[in-house]
Amino acid sequence: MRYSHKREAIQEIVYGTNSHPTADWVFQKAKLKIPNISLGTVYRNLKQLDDAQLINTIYDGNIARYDWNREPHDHLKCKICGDLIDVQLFDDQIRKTVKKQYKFEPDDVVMTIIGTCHKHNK
Amino acid sequence: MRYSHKREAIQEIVYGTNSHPTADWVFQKAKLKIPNISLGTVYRNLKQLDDAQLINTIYDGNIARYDWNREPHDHLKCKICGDLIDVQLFDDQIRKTVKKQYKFEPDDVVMTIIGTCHKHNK
DNA sequence: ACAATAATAGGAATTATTACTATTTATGAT
DNA sequence: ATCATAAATAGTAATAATTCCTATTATTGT
Repeated sequence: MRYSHKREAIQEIVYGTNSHPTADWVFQKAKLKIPNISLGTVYRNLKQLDDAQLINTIYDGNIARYDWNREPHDHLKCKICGDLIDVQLFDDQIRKTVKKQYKFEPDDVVMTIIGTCHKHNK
Repeated sequence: MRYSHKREAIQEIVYGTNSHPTADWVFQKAKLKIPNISLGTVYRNLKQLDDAQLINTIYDGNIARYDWNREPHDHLKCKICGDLIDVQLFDDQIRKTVKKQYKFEPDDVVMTIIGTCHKHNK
């Protein structure tokens, strides 16, 4: 993968937020620095960064979001404010179980818990 | 929700498979019985059936699939053959943990383990 | 400095899904 | 059974997210 100014900028944008941004959000941010960047470039580079394991892609319903956090982790999704919160749950235990009980060789555990976050407690 | 011949057929199709079908797959099956059914009708009825808790909607990457199995359960997704396999994992334990540790009120645990299923063992 | 080729802009194409509207159909009251 | 009403539908247009295409531009090894 050859160096590119734009890919570097895109990576910096993803690394600079905890908000699990969408491709379009990254595009809007990127345009502030590089006005003539195109959405296709953002998509292509996000894909390349994911392939190179420099970022992670997560699916939130039917929209892709991008995450600098490459440690295995899970997400809490608040149905009220839409926030995605990083958490660490039982992934190891789950991997062991599916391997033993279902003879399934796990690569990746993708878990999202949908509910109401602490901000909305009465 | 008023009775409809087409909704009944759509429900039967979803109830008649373990393959977690997409809207388009359901549409193709439905056309065999009801040649003039339209894709919009399939989408609308799948949504209504989901709202009425008669089926479940699950997201596989960025495509919606439909499932007659309304018991809380998780999925193993084989990266080789694409199969989605129903499993029962630690949802209760997970719910308790996020409630305690993160003050998060869980509605739903959505978990998919990506990997290689037993069919592809050497 | 130059050649090879990866990366890009800009727009067209694709895919999944939802929205719109005139027509049809189910259902409850007469 | 007939009728009125409102839900359901077909067919198509619209939208949203993403990928593809092509002529041009930029990076990198020589």
